[in-house]
Amino acid sequence: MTTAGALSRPNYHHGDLRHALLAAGMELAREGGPDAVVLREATRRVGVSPNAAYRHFADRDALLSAVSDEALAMLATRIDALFDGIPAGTKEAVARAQLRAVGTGYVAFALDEPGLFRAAFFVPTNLETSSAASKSGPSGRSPLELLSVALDEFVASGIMPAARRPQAEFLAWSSVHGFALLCIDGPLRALPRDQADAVTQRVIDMVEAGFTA
Amino acid sequence: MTTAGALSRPNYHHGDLRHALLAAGMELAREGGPDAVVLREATRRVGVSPNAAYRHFADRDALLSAVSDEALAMLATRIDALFDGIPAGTKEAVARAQLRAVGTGYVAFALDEPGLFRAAFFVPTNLETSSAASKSGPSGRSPLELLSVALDEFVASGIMPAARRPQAEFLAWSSVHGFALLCIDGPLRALPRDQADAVTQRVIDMVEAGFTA
DNA sequence: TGACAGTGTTTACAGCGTTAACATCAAAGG
DNA sequence: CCTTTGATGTTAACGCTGTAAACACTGTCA
Repeated sequence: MTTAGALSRPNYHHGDLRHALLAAGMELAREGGPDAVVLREATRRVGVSPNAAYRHFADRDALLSAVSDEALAMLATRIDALFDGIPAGTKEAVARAQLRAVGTGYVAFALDEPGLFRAAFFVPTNLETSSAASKSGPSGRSPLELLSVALDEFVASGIMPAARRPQAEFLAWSSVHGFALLCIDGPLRALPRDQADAVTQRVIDMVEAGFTA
Repeated sequence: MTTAGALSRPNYHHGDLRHALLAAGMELAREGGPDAVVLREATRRVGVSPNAAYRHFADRDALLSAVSDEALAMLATRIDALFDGIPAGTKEAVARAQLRAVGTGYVAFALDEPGLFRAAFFVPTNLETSSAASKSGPSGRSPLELLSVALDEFVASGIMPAARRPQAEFLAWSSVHGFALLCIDGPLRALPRDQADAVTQRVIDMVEAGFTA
């Protein structure tokens, strides 16, 4: 007996189930954030039995972590694109543009893909190695590294006191991260997109002024 | 037949089940954030059957919203205390201290009670009225209002250009909110408490410099 | 050809949120 | 004093979830 339980797929084996499940997980995260990436629903969308997922992911957290990693990579890619598009100029002007590019890309991704953005910052219950800071885009450099490059140049250009440099990445990151979250599920939820973009620039203005004052 | 299903409580009726469930919900949120406030577990801790909760809360979201409201009130209370402890001085000095008090209290609460802090920003699936901005402490004023008072005085004192005033509350809030989140479940998770406190002050420095530059 | 490792399926279980029907109690009205 | 009624708690049951265990199919290598 083949037991064939309504097997719509041609082969018994799927071929690339891991990627298919990850893609389904990304879709779910896009639609409803981390809470929406439900193991059974992912397998359903792929057309496979619930427990097939366990051949490729230890548990739901593992799938969600993979989704998180891919979302972080998308964020990095988006920031990379803005970063690479910066025209030549004085080192100072380029550094300022770099800081702006990182911040603008960060918030733009959060506003465009709130579900993926929230999933990106999912923290697995067991593991302690948050990869949020280490995922890199096509350039091979993470957003945090790009930010660091810009801030180092702030100091080299003499527009930022060296005393302010330590951990400045995290100060800038905080501002932009917090703003993104207030926009996507905080009190600024209702803010129309064009206004949110405008206020994003003011957040970056504040950070820049705070560093260079 | 009394059907008494292991009723350890003296009376059939509980007396103040709503508050008891809310307290259990707060405890759960404190221990594990919003995801940990599980309806059945709350009733279990109170010593009541699962469905008793539905006499007092429409559904799990309603309980979680109540927890969120109470957590926000705790946050407001904490900020109030710092705000009220500010010594007299020039209006400018007081305003600067007020800004600092709001930011410091905000992050301190997040670090002391990460679970409650995350639960405070739970957003119900249905409702759109986020109360995050409107919960007030004993003073009757919300943290957002306290922040606004300080920023208005920044302008009145002439240390902040009036052009920068609109929506400055949200810029400041973003920085502090983002920093708190990076600390409690972001890449700054490992930062020891004393260092986190120190960096908090630098976040506020940055905001202040960004406004008054 | 046959063993085997990889992958997918079925079955099963406990825990969750939630609905519906039932039980108990306190207070109000005759 | 008895009855009725509304508020509050309980039990039973359903479908959903994540997950473990046992089983089935299939390509590969001896």
